[in-house]
Amino acid sequence: MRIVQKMDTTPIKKKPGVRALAKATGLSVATISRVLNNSDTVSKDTREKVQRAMALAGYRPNSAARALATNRTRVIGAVVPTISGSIFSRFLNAVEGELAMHGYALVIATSGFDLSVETKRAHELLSMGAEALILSGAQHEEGLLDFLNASNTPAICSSVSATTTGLPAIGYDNIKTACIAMDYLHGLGHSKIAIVHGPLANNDRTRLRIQGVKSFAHGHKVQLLFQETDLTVEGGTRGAARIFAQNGGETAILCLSDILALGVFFEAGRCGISIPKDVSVMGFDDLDWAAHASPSLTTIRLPTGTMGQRIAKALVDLLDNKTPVETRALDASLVVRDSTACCGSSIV
Amino acid sequence: MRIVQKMDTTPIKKKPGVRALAKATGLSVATISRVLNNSDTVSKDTREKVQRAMALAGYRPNSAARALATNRTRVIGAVVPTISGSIFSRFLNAVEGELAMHGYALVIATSGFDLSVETKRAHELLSMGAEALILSGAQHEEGLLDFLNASNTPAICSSVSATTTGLPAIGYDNIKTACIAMDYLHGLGHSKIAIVHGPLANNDRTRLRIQGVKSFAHGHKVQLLFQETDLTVEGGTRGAARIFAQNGGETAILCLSDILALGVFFEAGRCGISIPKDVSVMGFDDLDWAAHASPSLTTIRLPTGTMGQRIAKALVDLLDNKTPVETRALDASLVVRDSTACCGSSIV
DNA sequence: TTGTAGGCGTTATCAG
DNA sequence: CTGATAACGCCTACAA
Repeated sequence: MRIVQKMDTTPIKKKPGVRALAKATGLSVATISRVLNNSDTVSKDTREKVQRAMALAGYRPNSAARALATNRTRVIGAVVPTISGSIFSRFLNAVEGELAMHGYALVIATSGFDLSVETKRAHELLSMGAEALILSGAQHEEGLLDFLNASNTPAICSSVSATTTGLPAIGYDNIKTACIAMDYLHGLGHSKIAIVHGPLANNDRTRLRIQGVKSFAHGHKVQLLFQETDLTVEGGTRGAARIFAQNGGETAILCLSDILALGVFFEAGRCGISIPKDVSVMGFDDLDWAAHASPSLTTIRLPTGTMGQRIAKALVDLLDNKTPVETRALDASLVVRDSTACCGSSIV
Repeated sequence: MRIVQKMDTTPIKKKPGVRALAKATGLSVATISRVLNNSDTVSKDTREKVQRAMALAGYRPNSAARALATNRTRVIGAVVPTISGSIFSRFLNAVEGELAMHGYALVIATSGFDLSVETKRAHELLSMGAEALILSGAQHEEGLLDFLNASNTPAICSSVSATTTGLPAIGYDNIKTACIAMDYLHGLGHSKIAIVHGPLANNDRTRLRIQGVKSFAHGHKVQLLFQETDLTVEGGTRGAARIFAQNGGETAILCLSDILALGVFFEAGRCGISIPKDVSVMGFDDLDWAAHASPSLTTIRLPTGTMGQRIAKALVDLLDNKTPVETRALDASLVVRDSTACCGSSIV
């Protein structure tokens, strides 16, 4: 295979700019610029003439020049831990769609759950011209926060419903949500519950959920067993394997991410453990497959898509209309399906 | 909740530019620009003095101005069908990482498997200043191809190993790969095979794989049953449900995407069908969970990450060094695991 | 409704 | 090694 792409074919005539169009139409650059920006002070005739000329010349406005002149780039940056987890990609998908709808572009950078990398990538995005930032969670490096504040750069924290940093957040209440999950399981009669979760380091969402779990357990004499593991399917299998091996009498497993629950499902299958007969399993996220798993997965539905839209819209409103961003908590809801059952129901 | 983010706090002093730095250091803008671009014709003393001044003033170069002056944006655009499928996000993750390493930014747009949307989004990316494009597959609208060609815009097709459009491709050979899968299944003794696959419309990768499947079957008297469905886990469950219901005697199911195989796994679980005892199941992609499923999934490992890196690198080389892009086929390999078994092995 | 002219922040081409 | 100055392509008062 060696089909090469040639760089310089026929020396195509230089790209036309506003001046060229002005010359071509006998009008001034100002007028060209006006039709470009849909100014209403242009006669229909003139507008059409210009548009014809633009089409004919294959004119494309130069975004850099425009950005320089207007001091606006219409670019928004997002730093996420990873893009390969379906939860973040679902979020970014929503953000991108909403931004595109308003003529903004999204540029993405990944931090790999490392806050210092997050800071670095955030600066890169800003250097690139991003006018605002979307960050994950409420926990960020002091230096970054100071910089954002000092440079007056808009930023929104996702996936959390509050921050202590002064930055606004649009997300959901991780603590409350974890309590809802625990309350449901507790209501089913489970009093020994295993918690499978991802790394606590640099992930305040996970920490908040655990905080919720603990505070609920504390008030309802529920015994807890924590299994920290990688935030992957494999991590889920490992967490489950340890739980099954220890055989500590847990009757339910609460996974703080659906992806972990998938691992638990697989491991249970391998161990001949039946869900929910032998053990109830619950997730967090409501990924696409959750409803179609076998058994279907009881989980907490996080408003990932809505959150993406809201964040994008909030930023657009801020940038376009100076509408201040308000911190908002979106609703997360319990979705009861077949992977959970009453404790001891198999005794029947 | 109503913490608002204020837009105008203390009227921060105007951002310094090269001229301000020139004034501050008593040097000329040219010199400032030189240290900015690591020109080697600057004395160590001067360089350090400038760098001190930059740090002190909190100077940040304006990317739009630079882009305007250099006629380079260092932005690359990618149009993918969707970002929420793990396969595309894994790809983009790799692209983004490699581009970032070379000082390029990635801006993403989604087409939802609609070619006319792809064209539209591609134009948007270019209007935004993207210097090159990454497209999915070899099939694209005539108009877009003409435009890319006429405007001499670099572009690379991903996920395929050849094109008929003149655009270079960096990917894998879908036909050959499908043959490898079929050959493996056939070698296991399977002669009635069901194929579960996503929509054929606007997806040449799927069509190529099917072409490979058919050509193999043709030469080895293998009976085929095709089930087209959505490219989701749910789609996989529906395809499997139909296959199980028809009970046409297929002993193996080849899923043209792992995501579909997951659906098949779930549906099999629901129907009390054992894998691989009752039916062998095979996937395509080797997603993260494939190795840890129960049973672990035999599949074709696509070089998604490598492909992303290679594409990014090729574009960087083209843009930075005018190195032509060469069409390349990356290796995809068969990964044998536990979801497949010899036909009739259960008779033992 | 349309035109003129200056400026946006950098780079790059000359001289010195 | 450093400095002046003209682009880069577009926007936007201010005029007409």
